[in-house]
Order: sequence, then C-alpha cells, then structure tokens
Amino acid sequence: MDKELLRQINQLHAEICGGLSDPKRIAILYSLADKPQSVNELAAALETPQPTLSRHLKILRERGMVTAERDGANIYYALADKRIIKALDLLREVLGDHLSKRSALAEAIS
Amino acid sequence: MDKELLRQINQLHAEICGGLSDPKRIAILYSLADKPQSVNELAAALETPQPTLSRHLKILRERGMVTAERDGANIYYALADKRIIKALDLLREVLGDHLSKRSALAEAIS
DNA sequence: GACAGATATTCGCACATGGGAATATCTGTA
DNA sequence: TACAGATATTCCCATGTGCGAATATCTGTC
Repeated sequence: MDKELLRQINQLHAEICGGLSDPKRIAILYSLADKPQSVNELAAALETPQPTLSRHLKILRERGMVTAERDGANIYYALADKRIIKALDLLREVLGDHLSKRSALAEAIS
Repeated sequence: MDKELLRQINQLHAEICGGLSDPKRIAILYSLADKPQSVNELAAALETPQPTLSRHLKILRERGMVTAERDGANIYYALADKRIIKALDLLREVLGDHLSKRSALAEAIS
C-alpha cells in the first residue's frame, strides 16, 4: 500500500479513537447504545450541561460515530455502528484484567 | 454501582482509548502485534526517532497496553493483550464503512 | 573505570482539548 | 411577528499533548 495513504488512514483511525478518549463521550456512546436520545434527554441522563453535550456530540458526529436525525424541534442522536460499543467493551475487558492483575500484585506485595 | 466509582472507571477507560488516539501509537501496536521488538527495532521499522518512540511506549506502558522485558542492553516490548488489536480492527472496519458510505454519497451527489 | 550502544528523560514550544458562561440559531406555535 | 423550547456556537481560560533537540541513565565489554 502507498505509504502516504497509509499515513492518512492511520490518522483517521487515530481520530476515531480520539473520539473515545473522553469519559463523557464514552458515557454518551453507551447511553446512545441503549436507545437513541435527544440532546436534552442525554443532558438529563448524564447530568451534563447541554452546551457540553452539544460539543461532544459534534465531535462524535464529525467522526461518523453517531447519527443525528431531526424530529420537530428535537434532534435525536443514535449510535452509528454497534461495533464501536464492541470495541469499547473489549477495551473495558482489558482494563478489568489489567486492574485485577495489579491488585493481585498489590495483595501479593503487601 | 457507586456513581463515583463509575466515574473513575470511565476515566481509566478513556485513558486506554487515549492510548490509541495517535497514529504513531496505532502503528506501534500493530507492529508489536506482529512480533515483540526492541525500541531500536521499532524506531527502524516505523522510521521514527528513538526518543519519540520511548515517549509513546511509556504512555502505552503506563496504561498497561504493552509489556517491557529487558534482555541485556535491549528492552523488548510486546503487545499486552490481543483484544487491543481486535478493538482497533473493529474501529478500522467502522472507519472503512464510513468512508465508503461517504464516497458513495459523494458520487451520488456529483 | 572507560567506552559504546540502548533506552529514558527533560526542556521549550506550538498546538489541541475541555469546560463554564453567554449568546446565537434554529423549530413549532399562537 | 412574538415567544418559548431545543440545539449549536463562540469566547476565554486552564490544561494536556506531541515533537525536536539535547541530555541523562542504564548495560555489557574491554
């Protein structure tokens, strides 16, 4: 494959991952995986100011990770692809294993 | 689950994802998935200065995403968990689908 | 100890990111 | 048009991130 093209793909790949690299955005994605919601519904569910939600949703939208559909005055956001949640779940598993190893180590040491 | 505990877990989850949110680190992880390598081997393979590699490897190490094992003067890094690559592959698939949709749309429009 | 190779760290800088506050831009309705 | 609700954007600030350059810290060998 062309080296420059590969660089661009890795860049886009990293940007998608960057979409996941914030606790609030992770919460948003899991919440949207449960069901599509409007901005205000998300704001209530996640106890987060609406402008903050809008900014995070813009980031996720630009990366193609959520979809936005207008219904009257509301805009309903939805998870664009369930594989995003599968990826998050995998990484959460890795985190869990890593933590349990560390605490096992911590126990062994103390 | 305790709300504060959940916040901390989401924070760690986001930090792992942050480990993926850089093109060079993605290249490092894929390269290590192929085979464990020393820092200089990685530097040669990825055409990246050694100090840059060391800094990225530190980030991945701190998040438990790679392991480091000393062998003489060399330190061999390895992928800590194959699920990290599985997650990356899933996201790369999502990226691919998103791009092909966009270019299909671009064709349809033009 | 002296030296060379391998790896890690520090410094300085340019740039991106997240958030609160305020405001602007819609949309539907009277 | 006026108004209220929903969503998006902007400004400002504090903080984080990546990198080049230089330097420091190992490790093995003589």
